[in-house]
Amino acid sequence: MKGQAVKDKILDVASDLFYKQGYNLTGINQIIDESDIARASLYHHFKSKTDLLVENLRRADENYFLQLEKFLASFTDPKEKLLAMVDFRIALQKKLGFGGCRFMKSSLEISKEEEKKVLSITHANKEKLKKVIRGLVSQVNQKQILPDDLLTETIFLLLEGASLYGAVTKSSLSLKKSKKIIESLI
Amino acid sequence: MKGQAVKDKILDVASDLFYKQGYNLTGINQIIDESDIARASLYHHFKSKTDLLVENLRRADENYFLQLEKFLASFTDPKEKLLAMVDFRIALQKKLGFGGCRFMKSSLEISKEEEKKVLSITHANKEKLKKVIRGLVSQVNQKQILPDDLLTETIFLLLEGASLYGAVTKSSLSLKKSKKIIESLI
DNA sequence: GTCTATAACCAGATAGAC
DNA sequence: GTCTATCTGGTTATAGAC
Repeated sequence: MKGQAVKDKILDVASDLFYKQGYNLTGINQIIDESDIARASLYHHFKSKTDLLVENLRRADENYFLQLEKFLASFTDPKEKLLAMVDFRIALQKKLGFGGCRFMKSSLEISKEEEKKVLSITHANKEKLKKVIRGLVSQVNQKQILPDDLLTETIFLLLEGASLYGAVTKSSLSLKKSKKIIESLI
Repeated sequence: MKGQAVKDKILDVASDLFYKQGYNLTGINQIIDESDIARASLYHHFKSKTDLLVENLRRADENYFLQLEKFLASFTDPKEKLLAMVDFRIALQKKLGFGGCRFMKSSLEISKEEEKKVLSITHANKEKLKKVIRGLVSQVNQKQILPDDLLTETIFLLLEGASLYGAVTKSSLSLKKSKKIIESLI
């Protein structure tokens, strides 16, 4: 293995371990062992462990919206798309083993010294998500129980709250309830 | 210093550091230094670092509902009490410096080996919180936009989502929006 | 019950050979 | 650009004196 293949392998392994064990509980040594690469190769491609996390989150951010777009493409009705956003999250939750959102997870455990970059990636990721929600809400908010911006915030916070609480209960119950709630509000 | 005073001092210092720096980034050494106690004193009162975290969360859980009860006592109208629950969370957020909910924070960074006890304390804490919400909702849900159980879940998830997202944005904006949302739904 | 000294181990990062 | 060996300082926990 060499060049980009090594870099990709390191990122894949790190991504997996950071999510399953947490960033702080994952050592460089374990990443090296499970990647089957040499110590110095890691430090050739990444200047530090923090750098590795930042790169990982950047990739995850890109990937998140590619996957979401693909998932929503099969629906045409904006109402259905909005509800499908919850299903997307339920599917993700199952796929990831109920660990919660990786951006929030990293943001909550990162040290003050490293937090700036991590929080800014998380912030950008969530604001992009809100923008997607807002776009759909503007096409669908017929009942006018809430104005568009508050309905957007509601849906966003339900998704975030339910995903994270699902990491405590190890279930999709809150996300399933969120779907019903959203159905009643739009 | 001796006996219970030592134990209390250790718990106070640990509680503060676990919240500000995170559990995994806080070393036993730092707790000892800042508590001005001896190494072996800590291991006399607590059998391990995990044990210290569990004790800390147990105390925080008790304290949380004592504080909440005190805060809500100045209101009589159940509608006002419900909205005051958001204000309580906003006040807490400011007091704690926008670090997010300590139970969720600990639950998301804990190792698989230690997670059982931590998740069960968090789970119990949140279900008790839901119970408080549910009690008020049953007295106040006039509009019937949502049935009681879904309105309860909505308020709960708004509080959780907004508190944690506030740790990313370092602001109370989402909690303030949540208050408006809840006002529109009850 | 508090103290100091130390065991046993693992972290992140770098130097220099090839 | 990948390799191995090593540096330095950190970790949690325990032993035994007082």
